[in-house]
Amino acid sequence: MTNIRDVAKSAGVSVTTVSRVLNNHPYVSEEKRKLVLKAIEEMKYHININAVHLTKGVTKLIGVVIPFINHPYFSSILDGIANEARKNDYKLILFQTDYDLDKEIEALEMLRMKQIDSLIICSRECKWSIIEEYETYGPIVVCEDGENLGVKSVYIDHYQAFKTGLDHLVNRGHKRIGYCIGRRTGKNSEQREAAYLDTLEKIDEPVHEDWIFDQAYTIVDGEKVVHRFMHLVERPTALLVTSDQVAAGILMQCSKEHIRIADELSIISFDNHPISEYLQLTTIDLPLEQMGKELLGAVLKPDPVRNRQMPFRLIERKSVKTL
Amino acid sequence: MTNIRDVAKSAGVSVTTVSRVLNNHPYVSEEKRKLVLKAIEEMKYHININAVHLTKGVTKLIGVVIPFINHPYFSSILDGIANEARKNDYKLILFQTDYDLDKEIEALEMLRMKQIDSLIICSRECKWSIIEEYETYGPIVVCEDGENLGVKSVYIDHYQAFKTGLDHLVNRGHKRIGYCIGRRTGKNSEQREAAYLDTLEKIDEPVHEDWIFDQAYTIVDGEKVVHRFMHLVERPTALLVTSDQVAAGILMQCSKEHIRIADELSIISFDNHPISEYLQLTTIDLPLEQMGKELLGAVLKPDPVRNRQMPFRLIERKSVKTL
DNA sequence: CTGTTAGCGCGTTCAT
DNA sequence: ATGAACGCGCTAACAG
Repeated sequence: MTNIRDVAKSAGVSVTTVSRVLNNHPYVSEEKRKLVLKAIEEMKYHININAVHLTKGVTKLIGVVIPFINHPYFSSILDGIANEARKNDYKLILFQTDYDLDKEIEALEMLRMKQIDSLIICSRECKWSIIEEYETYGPIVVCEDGENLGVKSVYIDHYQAFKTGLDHLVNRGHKRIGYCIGRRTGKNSEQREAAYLDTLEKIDEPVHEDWIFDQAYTIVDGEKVVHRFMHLVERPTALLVTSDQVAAGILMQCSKEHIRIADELSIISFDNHPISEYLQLTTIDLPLEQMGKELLGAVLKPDPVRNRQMPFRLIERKSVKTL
Repeated sequence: MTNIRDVAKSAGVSVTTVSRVLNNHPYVSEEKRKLVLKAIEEMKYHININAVHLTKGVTKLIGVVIPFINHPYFSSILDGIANEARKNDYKLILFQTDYDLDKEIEALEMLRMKQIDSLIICSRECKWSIIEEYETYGPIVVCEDGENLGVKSVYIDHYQAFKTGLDHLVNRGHKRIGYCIGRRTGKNSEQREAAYLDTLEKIDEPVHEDWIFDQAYTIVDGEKVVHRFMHLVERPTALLVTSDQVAAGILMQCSKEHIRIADELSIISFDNHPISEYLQLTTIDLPLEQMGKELLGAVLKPDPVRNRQMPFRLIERKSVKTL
């Protein structure tokens, strides 16, 4: 493999000069620059970026910890991150965790070993204290309320977002409300459950454990939800659904089962992806791509703002009936 | 930053010995090993992986060139790649191209600069000759028929897959057949178009340019397809749809417009994702995850097989009517 | 403007 | 079983 020294020799200059033209430094005479360029061309020289990484202690690589990539919620965030990364000339290295703690630690370790300059954690499994510890090795930003701990965060207040949906339903006269969610565990899920329980308490309604439908990730999962819904002795009049996709599945299955959306079952979904407009779903818009963009921004800039909350807003369409 | 030399000093051994325990080499006395481990612990030493990369000339990183990540076709492949990568202790670095040639070249350059050990190209834009040229820098495998050129490939024969769908339709008495596709350009699309044209010619049917619906990527795009379909003076009796998602969208919109699937419009989709079973779509199963797995395998093993074709199969369900 | 030289942190002969 | 010394390819003082 031909290296910078070979080029220098062949061009009759020093390695420094070669390095300078390689990095577009000033203070190189046009004459020598041409000489070097010619040598590079002739010898088919190409820089070894690992040596650069070692020398500079930086890789221009950012790690992204993400549970899945084939879920619209996360792939939207990832899209936002990826686009912004490209703009800033960073590349992404993926740590798909399936919510596995070990995979997350692995990513943290890569930060420590300087394979990546910084780390974006889209879904946290490990303790805050662990993250704080690793922060000495490079910037870390978590997509979850940092709660004014040391860790930087860019996040959506899922408690308030959920509450907004709940309140909308309550204001429309609904009292019998259930919800669909991916998993019951994890910070975001807990926040949503808290909002749910708080609201029920406020309107003095009992909790129906069987009105909480979990394992709802995809459009196909909507089918199961509707099946379970139909077998209920007591049915809710409204459902909060944490993804437009699942809501779409519910709509489709309801149509098959002749359950009239809004009339018999009101739906508020989340994300405001194109499909929700198509289906005229009342939904809560979550600025996912934007959040991805800001996650990357946060990891890059030595911004003093540690906890950045993203806005959300309810978009009224036609899936909620006023009782 | 504490390095291997510091540890060696502190443990009272040579750097070589430290390196040995780091890499689990034999020929280190248990006594010294303990000493080293203790020093590592105390000094909070951690290896700098970039130095390892430089020395070894290898990074355990594989690049993946992919146009989008939020499209089921590609995210399925990516999933397959990612799972297999994890098993083999490789990490992935993503090059999302949006079909942009420059981004693809960028990935190729990373191979040349040894930032990645090998490269998987899920969708090729650049010339075969360019890829062959870069192959000197590391293994490359393309997810497209390599046509016995120098480049390794793992792919689906989209001509035959499309033909299989077409023949099924023809055998069921259909003659007026159209199709939906993401884009008209690109190798895969050209193959499908060729299969389409060949079939029409065989059954002596004219080509209706307006029976070819492009820009169909997502479930929402199904709406536009149906709109265009409805405004047709002459309508096809069947549609081949290159993704289950788009087919799902078509089904939904047809339901709204009271167009009866199968009876008025037969559909064959591709991929066999869960939604196709849910909707009872006749579809052509494409082993996407498996292909991802084999793409990674191909890039790792010095396998002599250069062109590996993946199988596919038609799954009959209820979206095709026999005329 | 240009070159010399000392690292960056680690792996690896090759003696011992 | 162990260590000295060199090399990986490049950058960045520093000197000129």
